[in-house]
Amino acid sequence: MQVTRAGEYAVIGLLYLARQPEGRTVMIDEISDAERIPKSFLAKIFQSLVKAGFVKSHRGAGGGFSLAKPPADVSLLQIFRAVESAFALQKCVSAEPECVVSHDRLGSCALCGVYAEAQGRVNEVFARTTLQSLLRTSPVAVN
Amino acid sequence: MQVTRAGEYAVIGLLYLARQPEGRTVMIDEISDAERIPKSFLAKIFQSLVKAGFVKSHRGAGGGFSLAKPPADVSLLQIFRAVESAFALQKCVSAEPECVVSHDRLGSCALCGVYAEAQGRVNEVFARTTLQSLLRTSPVAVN
DNA sequence: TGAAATCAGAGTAAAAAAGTCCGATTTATC
DNA sequence: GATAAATCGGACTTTTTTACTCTGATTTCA
Repeated sequence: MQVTRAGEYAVIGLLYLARQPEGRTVMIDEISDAERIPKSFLAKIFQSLVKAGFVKSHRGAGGGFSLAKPPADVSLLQIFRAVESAFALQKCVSAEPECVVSHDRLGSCALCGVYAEAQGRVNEVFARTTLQSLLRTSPVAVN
Repeated sequence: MQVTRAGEYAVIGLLYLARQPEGRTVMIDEISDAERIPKSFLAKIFQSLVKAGFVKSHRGAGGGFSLAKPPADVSLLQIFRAVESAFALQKCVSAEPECVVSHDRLGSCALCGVYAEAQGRVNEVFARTTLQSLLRTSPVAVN
């Protein structure tokens, strides 16, 4: 039950973009160097972020990435959903619900109800946390 | 981010015990047959449950397992903690905290705070759900 | 036209989850 | 006391997921 590296890196990468001056595009290399994230892996993650509409890509020479939305409009929940393969406590509360094992032998899956409630709580926290709110509490490193 | 099979099976196994008449001990074979859980795997999980003090084991002929505590005194959170290897949204909110990647480069790890809050919500839900409360909503299968 | 960048997706490696096996130990019963 | 029935304990294997790499194609600025 862990948020994976992909989600982690996505947030870090987006925060890096959010800290740039208006209009600047940055390349994967710069972010991966600065944040010590494997370049190829980050590139792949950014592809998902482009598809999900969180960042704009600028191809060709002088290209790179930039935020596509104001930081206040991007929540952790949205990011994780775009990047994590299965962001759910259990299959029965995932995008493709399916009760494991003998869940289904119990009258009306008692466990699924509990999972759903827990999942709801997590989602609520991640939904109200935006890039903007993270920016306020995480200043640029001061090396 | 999923509750694993081990946690799932543990709950199902404990519920099975909870449904038995007072004083009856049941063998792994019976539970694994009834709930279609791999026998060896369930046996292994039950060892953890014995260590954690949730079930009593009775060795030798005529032995088996029985609940060691009233169902109302056993919460999902306790079960998961006994059986899941790492029941935490992220390492920084786990038993052995450790910030991944460049978490630590940010002033005071903004993400860790969010994870901690989300984890707290999940724990709260699982802490107040006991075997007793699950029993009420999950009648014995009626094959 | 060519260098610099992303795109797309297949492929690989490492780690965790899921499940198996077997010999040792305990204990009720004959 | 012997034996059969059960758990104990842990090493082992398999499968799945996570994490990461590679490469060739495409786009675009200069």
